[in-house]
Amino acid sequence: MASNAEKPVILWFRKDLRLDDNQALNAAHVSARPIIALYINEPRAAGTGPLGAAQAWWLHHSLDALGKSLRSRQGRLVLVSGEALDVLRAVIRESGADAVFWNRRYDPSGLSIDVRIEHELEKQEIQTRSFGGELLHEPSRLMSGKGAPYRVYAPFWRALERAGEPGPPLDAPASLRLESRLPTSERLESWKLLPAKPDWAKEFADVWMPGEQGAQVRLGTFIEDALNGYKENRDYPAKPATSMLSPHLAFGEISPARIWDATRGLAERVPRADIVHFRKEIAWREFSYHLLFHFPKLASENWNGRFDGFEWHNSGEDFEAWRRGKTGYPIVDAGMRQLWRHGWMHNRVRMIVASFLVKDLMIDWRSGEAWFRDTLVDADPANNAAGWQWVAGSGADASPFFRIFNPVLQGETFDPEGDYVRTYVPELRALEAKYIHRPFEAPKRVLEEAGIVLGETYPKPIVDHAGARNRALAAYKAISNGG
DNA sequence: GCCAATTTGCC
DNA sequence: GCAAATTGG
Repeated sequence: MASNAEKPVILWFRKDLRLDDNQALNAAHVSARPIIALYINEPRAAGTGPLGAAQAWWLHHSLDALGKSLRSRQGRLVLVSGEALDVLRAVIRESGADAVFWNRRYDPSGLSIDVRIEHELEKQEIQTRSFGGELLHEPSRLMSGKGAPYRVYAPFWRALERAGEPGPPLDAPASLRLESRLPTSERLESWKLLPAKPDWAKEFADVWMPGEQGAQVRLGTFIEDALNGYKENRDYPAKPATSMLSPHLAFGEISPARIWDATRGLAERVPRADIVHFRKEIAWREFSYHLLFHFPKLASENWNGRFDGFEWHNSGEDFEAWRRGKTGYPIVDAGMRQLWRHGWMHNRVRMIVASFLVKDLMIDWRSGEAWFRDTLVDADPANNAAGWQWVAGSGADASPFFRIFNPVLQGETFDPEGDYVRTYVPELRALEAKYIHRPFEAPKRVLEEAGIVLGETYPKPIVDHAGARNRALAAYKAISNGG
């Protein structure tokens, strides 16, 4: 019989698919006990939040990468499907483990599962230990002077600055003591996370390398090539000027503390404003989790209840045109097609397509949020909901409803040459820059020369923006005070 | 009387 | 953030 100290500890991987800066892993390592690395394919109905199809693709490759990384350390990742508590009990029985370590998750559904597991396992005298690291700070830590959670970003950011630098990230342990007698694992392929034919994700791999190594490479190239000038360039979707770390963060392949740390000590070669601006984006993720933690309804209900009375138009036909990128507004269509093709959309364009859905088409933000959740590789329960509510005007510290993007002007401002549009809307490729964002105003001859027949090769606008804007403002007036 | 630049209302 | 109203040369 193995002595108590020899009993293995289960390291339960969730949305923290990394070895770097992994506090639970580090604690297991320091305990000197053999480690069982486990990933549980939890049923979506259990409240872990539905995993979109694009993220299923990502998860497959990320688990594959983590498995390889553990194999190179003479270990293996154990894969089991089922309710987390049932699986943990079975693995404990099979392995003789008497402790489970994990890094905390902060979405309300995941959190409630974990609280129950903690309680149940303690009852059978199994030690549970949870750790931070998915966020820079615990959501309960940054509170206003009155002890209330922040509802406005600016003071939240100031509090984050006041909190000082987060603790330094932990390096991955150089060696790991991995349990050699492992419980039965399922085969990753049997989870069928990859799309069946037709393979709509075939172009994802042109852009992405899921897994911890891909995250490190992305961080390195971003800091080397794009951090300098980030503040200015980040708004231009045709430029490779954003970090594209979001899916890696969403799966915990890299920690925010690691990213934060990597932007230190660059003052010699990168302007301070660029570093601060990038860090503020990381802080927006932090703020979204802060909000979701303290106001769980953010995920599915209007944070500002006034919007419950908003009269949405919710046309199925309009929604379909938006999803397929056939609205007749090139910048909107380019964004929606980038989303479909690469599972990601540039942040500036996300705001434009979201404004268009909610305000021009008057479709409930929840429809857009659900579509993003299914198609984005970086779909994040906090960021996605908070972002949509921000654009819709229903969120905490939201953009005012009357801030309605003009898709033509936004396109002309942020994609002046039309390069972004041409990349994703090939039927407009030959159109000159002057009309690339307003093909419906191009003279007949210009369209002919570009080989475009409006209504056939490229749609006419499904709504008139100026009219749609007035309609939206009128609908908003109806739910405003005294309206 | 024109047009570009600036200000204001939207709330 | 947009667009209408106003200003000023």
